[in-house]
Amino acid sequence: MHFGERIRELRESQGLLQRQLAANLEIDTPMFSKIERGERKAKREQVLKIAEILKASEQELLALWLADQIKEIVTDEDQALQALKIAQKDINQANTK
Amino acid sequence: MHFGERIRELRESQGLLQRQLAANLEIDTPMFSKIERGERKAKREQVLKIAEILKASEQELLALWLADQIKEIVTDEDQALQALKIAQKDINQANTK
DNA sequence: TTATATTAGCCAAATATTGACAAGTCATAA
DNA sequence: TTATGACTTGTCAATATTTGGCTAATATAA
Repeated sequence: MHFGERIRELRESQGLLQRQLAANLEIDTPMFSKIERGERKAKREQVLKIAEILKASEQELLALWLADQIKEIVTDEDQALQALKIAQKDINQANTK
Repeated sequence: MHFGERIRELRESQGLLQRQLAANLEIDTPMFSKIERGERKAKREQVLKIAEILKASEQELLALWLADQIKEIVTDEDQALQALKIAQKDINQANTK
């Protein structure tokens, strides 16, 4: 489940239209459509705004949004999982220090 | 340990100079210096070439190079670890399918 | 049909990345 | 001290990527 899929779920479950969300984000509908389909990446501030509009968890949406970007970097790389593991370790180290 | 640190280790252990590596990569020495210090990101093809020149494991260097990019995305994000976990799961799913 | 929602494709503006250059530091040798 | 060599810093232009808007196409429904 990527970010776009999730916000589409939330949007549809609340009976909202793309153009309503788009207007709130001050982008046009085609752009919002692309974000939902994962063709374009939302900006961080847009993620926060979307969470607010859809009364969704900011943390959940940010996590999905970050995960999309991570996946984009490592997909088709043989070392994908190893790279993730290294990053994980380094971040844990930074946190505990 | 990030990518730059590792290649510096390898380079120095072999008594090579930055300008020798730089010449091989067809960039100038300041640029190579920045790559070693992590101020600039190497291009994928440069990573491969560096592995070759330093007789190092292409896989190891690619993994470090990818990890650097992942860290850049998630550092300072509260959801960093959660995002990594999501990405990990998604990649595993893609691999087993 | 007509109207509304969504998607596709293309283009320009804005932004980010890359590399080169000049000048700087630092250490060591003459 | 001066000179030299290795490396670093800062800035700039060229290039590439991203972002968003526009128009047109496709669906879906009344």
